[in-house]
Amino acid sequence: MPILLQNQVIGAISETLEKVNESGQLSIGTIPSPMVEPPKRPEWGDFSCNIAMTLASTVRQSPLKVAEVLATNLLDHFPYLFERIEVAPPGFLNLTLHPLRWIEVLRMIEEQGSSYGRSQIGAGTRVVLEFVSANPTGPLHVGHGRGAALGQAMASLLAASSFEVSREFYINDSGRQLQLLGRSVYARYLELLGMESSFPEDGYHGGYIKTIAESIAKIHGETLLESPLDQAEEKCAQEASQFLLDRIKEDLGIFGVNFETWYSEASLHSRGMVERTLDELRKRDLSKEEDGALWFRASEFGDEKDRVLKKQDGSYTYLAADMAYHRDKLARGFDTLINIWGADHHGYIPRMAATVQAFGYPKDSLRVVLVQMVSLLRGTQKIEMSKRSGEFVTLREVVDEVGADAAKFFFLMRRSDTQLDFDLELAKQQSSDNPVYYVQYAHARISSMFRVAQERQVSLPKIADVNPSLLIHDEELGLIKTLAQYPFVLEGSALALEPHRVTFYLQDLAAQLHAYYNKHRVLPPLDSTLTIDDKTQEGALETIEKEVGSENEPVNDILTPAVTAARLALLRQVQTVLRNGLTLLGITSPEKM
RNA sequence: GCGCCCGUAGCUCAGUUGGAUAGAGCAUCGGCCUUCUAAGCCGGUGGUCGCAGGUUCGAUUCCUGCCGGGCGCGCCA
Repeated sequence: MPILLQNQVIGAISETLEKVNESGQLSIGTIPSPMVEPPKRPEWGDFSCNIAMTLASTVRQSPLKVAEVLATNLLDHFPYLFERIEVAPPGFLNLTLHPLRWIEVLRMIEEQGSSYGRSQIGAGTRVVLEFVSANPTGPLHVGHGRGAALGQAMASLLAASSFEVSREFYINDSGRQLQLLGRSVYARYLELLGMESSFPEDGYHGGYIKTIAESIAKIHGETLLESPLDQAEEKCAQEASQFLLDRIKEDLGIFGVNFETWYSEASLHSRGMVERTLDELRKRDLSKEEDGALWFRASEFGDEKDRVLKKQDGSYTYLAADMAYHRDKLARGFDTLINIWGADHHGYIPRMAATVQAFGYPKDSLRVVLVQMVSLLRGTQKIEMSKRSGEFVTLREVVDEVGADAAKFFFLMRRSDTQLDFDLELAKQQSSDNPVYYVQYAHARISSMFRVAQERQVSLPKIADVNPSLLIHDEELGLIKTLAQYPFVLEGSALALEPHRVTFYLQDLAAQLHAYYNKHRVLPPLDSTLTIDDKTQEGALETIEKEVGSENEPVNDILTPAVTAARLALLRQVQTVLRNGLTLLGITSPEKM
């Protein structure tokens, strides 16, 4: 099992700490685990480490002195790893690897392919990820789309980090909203039959209600009129919500978002789980009767007040069902519950945090990710949406217009807790202004080069057949270092539940690829008398190192077949990482654009 | 009033959980296609990281208080 270069460096530092501790050069006591990161500036080396500064006070020596000791020991013990180590004030350790070591990164990517970037950090932790959970009272709108894209990406991210993830959609198929849906549909149904009807004040006004009423009229004719009002409305509610749920599933399917479990709120009631939940609370003395209602003592777990579970009229609150639902998630053996919610639900978090604690689980077994609103723009023109009037842009419409790839990328471009401006025109645009095309183009561009290579009978080499000393340009080492960071980006992204980091990473990698493409040729030009040179590799190297040429012109590299081979091999790994990242986000990697 | 989130270039936003001289994209100005996809590249302009304290070797990052913006504070879901 190969070890990531960065972890080799950390290992080397750890070992060195132990050695200098044993030898008495520094009396450290318990050895801390060092951190290493790629520094901002290239002159600070490949990795920088701040361990000397954090250690300074415990070993009672100046940070610079500590750094010096570590630097000399590291160089002594790991000469094959480090080319040089510099100590920079106030105590940074700036480590530079032997340039030839970087080929290991490429070898690892080639070996691991689509699993490059996976980590064990989740250690099999069982996670249930609940997202979208839209009421089946209308079609999905763009806001749901953001939640859907986010949840799907997060699920992939967690799965790639060895979490055991189950995606779940909670269906609010009982209660007042559903009743309202039934009444709205029934009212439209009556209208269709030319009868007097009173449309509910706060009912659903969207045009889809009429469509549903029409299909109900088609199936049932006038038979609903024979039933009592509440039964007829109930019937409408059932059929409408089933229809809408099917539509939601269809929309999500088209968008490439899937769930292991569709969890019905109504089933909680029918299975008596709400009642059992209240029993348990009673047993734990976490509920109370007051003012003719039953309350959950949420304030005992940090919520600002107690919450009603069962109303005066004997019906359950939404919270009661939700507590039963979360209790069931825990009972099913999940270690961590992750909920993706609209930001307007943030006031609900303390209640749910209290819930998991009430059932004896640690507070942090619940993690809530809040998603802020999406504003749709057409250029600079904002598209007004109003749920009240039923005029909102559906996810389906957006996907139809800009495509699933662009929609997902845009949804994942920002941190979820900041408001998102989604410009439909930009998402459709085929230029470098449009980040999704920019990244996909990098992938397609590499494919294109491979196609040309094949046409010219240039074969794609294995990393093992590549001379690492031919990949020594800044752009090449820069690309490799960026590739080396990918596993750490995934890891951080998974732990923080922030898929947008992957989006930014991909844009960065694509930018480096495009720059490299413009600066360095990979395949020899067709007119091969111009620059192909049959010098030895050493000779070629010297020429490359002395390269001249203005910044914006391609450098006249000496393109020996070996150089072409090395570059093709590098590009192959760049393409793998681009594809891995895009796949993780649920976005396709086109071979041709 | 209380609680949560946010405040970084003209605009939209990153900033690797406390690191060194704070970065992208857009916009704007100027360059680069007879050779691997110009859906691309190179360069210029642009900053009191909302303000004031505190914590320490070190703060855009953590703490406190203000200022400004968004949202939430139902026996609604």
